[in-house]
Amino acid sequence: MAAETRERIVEAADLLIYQHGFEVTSFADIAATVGISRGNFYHHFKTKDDILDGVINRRLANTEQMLDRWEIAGSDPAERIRSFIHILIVNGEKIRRYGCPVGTLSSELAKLNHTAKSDAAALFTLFRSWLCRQFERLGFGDKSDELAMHILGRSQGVATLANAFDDDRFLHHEVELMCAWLDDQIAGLANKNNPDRE
Amino acid sequence: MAAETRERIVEAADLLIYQHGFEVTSFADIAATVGISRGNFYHHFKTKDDILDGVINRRLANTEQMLDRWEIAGSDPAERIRSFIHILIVNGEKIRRYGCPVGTLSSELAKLNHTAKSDAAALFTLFRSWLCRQFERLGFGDKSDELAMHILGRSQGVATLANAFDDDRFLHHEVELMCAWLDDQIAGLANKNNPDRE
DNA sequence: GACAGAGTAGGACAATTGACCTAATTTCGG
DNA sequence: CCGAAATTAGGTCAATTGTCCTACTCTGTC
Repeated sequence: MAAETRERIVEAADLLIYQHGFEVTSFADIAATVGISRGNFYHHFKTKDDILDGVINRRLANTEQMLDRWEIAGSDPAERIRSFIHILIVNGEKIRRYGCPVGTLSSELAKLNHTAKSDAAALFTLFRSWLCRQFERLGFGDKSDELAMHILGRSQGVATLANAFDDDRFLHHEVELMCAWLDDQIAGLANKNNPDRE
Repeated sequence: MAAETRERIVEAADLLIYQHGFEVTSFADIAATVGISRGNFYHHFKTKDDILDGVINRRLANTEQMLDRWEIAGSDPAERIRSFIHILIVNGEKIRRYGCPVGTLSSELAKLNHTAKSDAAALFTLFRSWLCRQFERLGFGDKSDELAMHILGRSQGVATLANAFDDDRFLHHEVELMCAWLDDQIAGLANKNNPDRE
């Protein structure tokens, strides 16, 4: 089946690009991983940029799916945000080795001046608007996007340093700080709405 | 002069590696930028890793020098930390285009499984221990390193997102938040030492 | 059972890579 | 001023890159 082979190629490319970067991942590497010839490869993807496109779309779909799952699983927006924060722990080992898939790809494409940089940024936007929506539901109104960006940035920083220092304790500590920050924000909002209490 | 040529090579390599990444920067690129032949190049640096070594050492020296300057310029440790935070604004344009020089190099070397990854991490360590020292002077004791890592991580995250979204406003806003966080930490410390006040 | 078309394999290709060599040139101490 | 050492220029080398082509094999339809 062609669609299946294509899927296997994208899957392998996704992993290799995450682990070693887009530029250094060659046609030969991907073909060898999948176990097909380079010629067959060309049948599915004309250029390397086509593969990148496929990988990014795959990641977009997977991410969307994950966010939808969270949307269903917990009814509390705060709990959903905590789910996001905890990716850092769930994927801790991979992050310590290869960094954040979204952030590192975006950085690399920026340096390569690659056309697909905006597509990679769309991955960030997916998280951003999802987080924004959760904050809005919590009642943060216009500040929601700022808060979403803040937490997104914190995650990126934690991923970068956890990778640089291969430090699991730092990662866990920062996750706790982020959750505490979230509680503070929510408490502050409740305080603002009921200034008489406390 | 040989030392001068070597210096020019390292300087050009530094810039190119920052702007386009280590892997994609070739001997030919650097040689062309400096305006020397590829053969001459080999006389100064046997391998590509040698150049990377030179670039990292150059960055280490420059960073150390900058931190020393800050050490002398302001007597207030808090003000020094604010100097660090404000690099994000001072280098804002470059960061939005190419990201943080330290973070992006560290990420790339991690993906390449490169031996020099630890050397790149040493750049982080330079900032980390300098920040830690400032917090210690402010009286944060054992918490100083945690705080240093926290602020280092925040900077990294801001750089990554400012780069991904090419967003200057976000960058400025987050710098303000970091400064506010710093003030909070200091206020909290003073409060702990004089619990009777306020 | 012949045939069309999708799928696959293996290789050719020009260009570029890091690495290396040799010869010419410059520099400078005696 | 000379000769040795340091520096530079230009070019070669095998290996690898992305791209592209042709020939073979399968599958399903008439």
